[in-house]
Amino acid sequence: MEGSTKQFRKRNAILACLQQTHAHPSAEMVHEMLQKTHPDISLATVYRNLAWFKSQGMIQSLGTVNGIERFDANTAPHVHFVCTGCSAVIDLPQIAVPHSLEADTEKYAGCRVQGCQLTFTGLCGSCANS
Amino acid sequence: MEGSTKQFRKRNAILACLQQTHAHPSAEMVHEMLQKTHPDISLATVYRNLAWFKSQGMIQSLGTVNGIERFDANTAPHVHFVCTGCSAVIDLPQIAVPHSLEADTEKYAGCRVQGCQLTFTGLCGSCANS
DNA sequence: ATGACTGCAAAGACTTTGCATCTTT
DNA sequence: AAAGATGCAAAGTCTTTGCAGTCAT
Repeated sequence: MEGSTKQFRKRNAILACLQQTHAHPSAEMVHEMLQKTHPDISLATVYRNLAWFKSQGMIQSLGTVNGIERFDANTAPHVHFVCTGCSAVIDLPQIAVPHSLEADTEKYAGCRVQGCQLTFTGLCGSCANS
Repeated sequence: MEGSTKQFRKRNAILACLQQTHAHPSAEMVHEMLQKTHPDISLATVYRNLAWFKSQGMIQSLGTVNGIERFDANTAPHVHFVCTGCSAVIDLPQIAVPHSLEADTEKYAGCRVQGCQLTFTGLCGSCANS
């Protein structure tokens, strides 16, 4: 019926928002972005759904930047650059962590590696020129 | 005089604590460790001094593990392994991030790289066997 | 109707800060 | 005496949760 097409659940909107941006947003950034289309969305709903998507493995967390958690709908392992000036996060799909490092890690730490995250920090193009 | 040798400033104790451990402790872990030698040390003092050491570049932050910031007196860039079971952080001095990746990052992201952090996650030896 | 989702406000967890006190020089 | 460090408790920030109301099937 019409209701179901007109009014998407907010959960869907949150995931779509994350998939359509490359900004690696925080919960609050997602909330702001959705204000235009869903003016009544609650921040709690954003937090709740981000946590749910994460538990389902549908999105991943990049960890925190300046104490705020950032999310990424791209769950494939990839490298990030974080600008210390403006807190922007940029994907670096062209760069890969050599596979041998994982084996070395298991060897030296006597552990079982399940994931890895490489993050470069510095100043992005805009911030470097100002 | 005697007072100055008998009673080290707590700031010194905090740095020493960080230098003598490989646990990459949080503020609260430092606080607990110091209870034995400085039973009256305040958590606020630990936070305050950790922030100060960090601002002086004398220690570095590894970012947060489960929402809690972890510190390292070793400011040289090195690789870490974080156990998702017990939140332990293990150094991997034997492993290095290929230098070429930094140049690639600057090339592809159009940025200026100042630091990099490689972290493997998984289960440590103890947690894998339980 | 039933189960799932949401808004609101309260609660929680970690960290920072104001102020008076105590140390060190 | 002056400058700096600390303890305590209050405040701050980000995030989670309880509960009642709403939506979808």
